[in-house]
Amino acid sequence: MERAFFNRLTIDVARDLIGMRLVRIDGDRRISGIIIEAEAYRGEEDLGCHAKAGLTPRTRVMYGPPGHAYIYFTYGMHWMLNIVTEEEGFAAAVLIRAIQVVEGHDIVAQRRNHQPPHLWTNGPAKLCQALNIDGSLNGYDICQPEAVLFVEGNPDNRPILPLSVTSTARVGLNNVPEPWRSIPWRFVGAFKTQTDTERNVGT
DNA sequence: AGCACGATTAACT
DNA sequence: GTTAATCGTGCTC
Repeated sequence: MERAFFNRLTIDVARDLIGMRLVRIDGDRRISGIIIEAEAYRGEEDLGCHAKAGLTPRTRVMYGPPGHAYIYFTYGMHWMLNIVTEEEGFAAAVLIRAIQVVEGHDIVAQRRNHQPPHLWTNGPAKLCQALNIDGSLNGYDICQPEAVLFVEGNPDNRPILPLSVTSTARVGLNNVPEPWRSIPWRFVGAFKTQTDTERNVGT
């Protein structure tokens, strides 16, 4: 996706990412998956967003130009992938929470310790482990030519259209005050069965 | 300098 | 349903 796609209202970007493909070039291997869950985090006023602390070393990337990866470390062991949105100077990003793997099943199974496929990438830290994404990619420009991490449309340059996209409160914000705790900025896509999705996506 | 907690996960009972 | 793992970050003293 070009940078203009991310230089829009974060809520719209989060919703529109559902059905698009997240791609990781890991050495000579290509790993990808359809984005099925994402959350919007928007501005210093959003008390669920890290930018509530203002401009710090950690939040610096979120204040930068759209289309870069904001990757942070939490719980002493997990990496999380976000994509920076909106104009430079305004801190906002979309957290990628779940994908459905369509390329690189073998290496994903390996990286996810041979767990069953439905547990491979159904969480923000899980998909980072599956796609070999960590802090070394923080600030990475996912809109650059020859990027090793990027978002693309599917074969007809459109998202795999979800049967529906539902919005709910964001996950894991139990200590965040209202209205931010309940604001419906989490988007989850419902798709056809895995087999149908894979047939539609092609290889 | 010290501390509480986290946009989570996996392994328990 | 409950809890340990494990450490960077931001806040308080």
